[in-house]
Amino acid sequence: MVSSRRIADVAAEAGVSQTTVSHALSGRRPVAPATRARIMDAVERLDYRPDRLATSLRMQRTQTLALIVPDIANPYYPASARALLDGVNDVGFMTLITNTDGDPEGERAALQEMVARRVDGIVMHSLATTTADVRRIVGPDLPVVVVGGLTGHTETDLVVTADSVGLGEAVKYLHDRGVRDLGFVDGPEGNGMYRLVAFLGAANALGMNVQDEWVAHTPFTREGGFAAAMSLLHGDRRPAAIMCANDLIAIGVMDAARALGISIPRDLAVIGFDDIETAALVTPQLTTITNPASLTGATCAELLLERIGRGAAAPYMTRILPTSLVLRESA
Amino acid sequence: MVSSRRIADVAAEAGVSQTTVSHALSGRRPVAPATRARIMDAVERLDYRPDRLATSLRMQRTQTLALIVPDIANPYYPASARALLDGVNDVGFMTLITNTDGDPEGERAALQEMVARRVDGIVMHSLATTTADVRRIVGPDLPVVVVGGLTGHTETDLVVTADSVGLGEAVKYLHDRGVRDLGFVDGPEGNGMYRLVAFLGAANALGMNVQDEWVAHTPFTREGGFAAAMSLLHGDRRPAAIMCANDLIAIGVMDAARALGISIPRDLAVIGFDDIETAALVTPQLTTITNPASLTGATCAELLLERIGRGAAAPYMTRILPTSLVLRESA
DNA sequence: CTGAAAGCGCTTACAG
DNA sequence: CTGAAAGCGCTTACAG
Repeated sequence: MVSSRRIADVAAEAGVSQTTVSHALSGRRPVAPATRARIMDAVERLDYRPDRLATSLRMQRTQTLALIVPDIANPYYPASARALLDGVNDVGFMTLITNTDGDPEGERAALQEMVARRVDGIVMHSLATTTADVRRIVGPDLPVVVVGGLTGHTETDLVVTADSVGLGEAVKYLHDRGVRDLGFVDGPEGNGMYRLVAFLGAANALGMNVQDEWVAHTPFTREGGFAAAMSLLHGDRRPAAIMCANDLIAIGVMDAARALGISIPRDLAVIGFDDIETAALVTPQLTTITNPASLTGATCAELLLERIGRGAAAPYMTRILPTSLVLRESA
Repeated sequence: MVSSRRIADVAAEAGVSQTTVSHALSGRRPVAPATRARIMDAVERLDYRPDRLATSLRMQRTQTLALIVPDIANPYYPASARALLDGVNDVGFMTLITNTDGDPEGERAALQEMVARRVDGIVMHSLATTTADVRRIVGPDLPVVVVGGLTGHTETDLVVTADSVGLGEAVKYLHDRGVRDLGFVDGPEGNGMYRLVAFLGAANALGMNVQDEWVAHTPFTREGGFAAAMSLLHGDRRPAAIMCANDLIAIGVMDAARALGISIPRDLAVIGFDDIETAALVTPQLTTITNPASLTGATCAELLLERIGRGAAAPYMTRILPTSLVLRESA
């Protein structure tokens, strides 16, 4: 095995110019059949594989995308990532994945790094950055799809899940079952606030009683949910139901209830958010709100490819994805 | 916002050559303090961000790694991926992730694409390709860490989990509990065979009765486990325990048992493999064999960085990672 | 302490 | 139907 061949080697071997080799390979210009055959032979013989790096520099397109997520190990993201990768694979894109842990600084750094690497587009699950911030960092021309993200003036394409719809359904469901005292365990302060806000909107609309001490902020983890619920459930009066900003938190809340001898759903109803695979497998099975991960990834792929096709001048697009209550056993 | 600046723009703005700008930025050559200050000013003013693509082409290093997995949405891989990304992030590597679905053709195509993109190293979770195949495809010099993978002459660095240890523990555990009739639901034919082989070795050593019709092959999914178990458990005689090549299959097997009214663990013991997060959350909680995903990713990062540092001539390294039985409720 | 120029490996106007 | 040459945006011998 010889070291990597260049297009000039192929040209020499086939007795033509590298211009012609390039055209034979790309098909952008007709090449005489006999010439083409000689070239293909040479390519074969030398095991020539074009350097995509050089192509990228020359064409100013990398055929590379960036996926920026808080944490790929969080069960929500892999399904979304897979759908995105599948959606763009057909057109020859590969995807750089990086984690931010939801940290504003991490999100900013990830964006800058991806810009420096000249990716053709970015999908960002944003917790701490507005689309305007994103646009400022990446410049005016780079295709970006933000998922979720803080509201405000929209300066990127956007995929949002209509959290308020599922949340509203859930609150109404609890209300119909006679629940009046209601708590909410949200993600970390400053992140995912919009879920808390949507929840409060629905709860207020139905006249639910949401005491301040029944609202907690915690990391998006099982341990976070456990800790939050342990303190929340220790008060002299406790809510009849707790809704959570994601399923992991909800599973932690159920852990806490179990530890305290509180029966679910009899003494306490628990509702999660996301509908990760595990939700259907825990005991009791978790009632939750679907966050269509796979659809989100597929929609990002669509939007990004459309944006790449249409250019930066076309108006920003927003896709709103449905969420809905999935009744199981925990509420 | 103006379009992307080049190093020549900075040089003009600062009144120096691009050579000096390059050196000021990289620190590879001393630059007079005053000159450096002018350059940094210009960089700031123009919002110059070096094109890593051009740097990569010139330096013949991309600071990019490839992670090739069967399916990032399979719960085993995200934890491993996260640990890998964390392990190489500090030294400025970004990672391209792609899925193969365990298909030999997909694995080959992924490798070729990554070679064409001139990644500095590859981590591959291989189901269908030997290290010799991999080496042939990528050439002699590219750092590659294969995880798992078919055995044979080793031509890449290698991370293997000692499946046989945990499998042996599990078989012994069942034997000690009086189990003699034992089945195994493996992954797809040709993949993961080594788990079946390791299982059979342990089972034979202890004189277990493993009838041919108690061994099945199925995709690494819950549905696969369900289907396999439905036919396996329908025979006139059925095993007292079923071990599985992964947790998803085991969860499917438990689904099937439930559907058939077979009580776990009383009438049938079930043991999984991997210890994914869900394993501790299902009912009954799944007894399984730990497959240290996060440690695997971290070890891949270590090996790859060491290989990149030492060059292709250093002898291949192998790391064997421990597996062990985790007793829960299903066996 | 600094610069002019070559070159990484491609693609593509321009020309014949 | 084909080729010579410029250029994508950097880094680095070589020279002073």
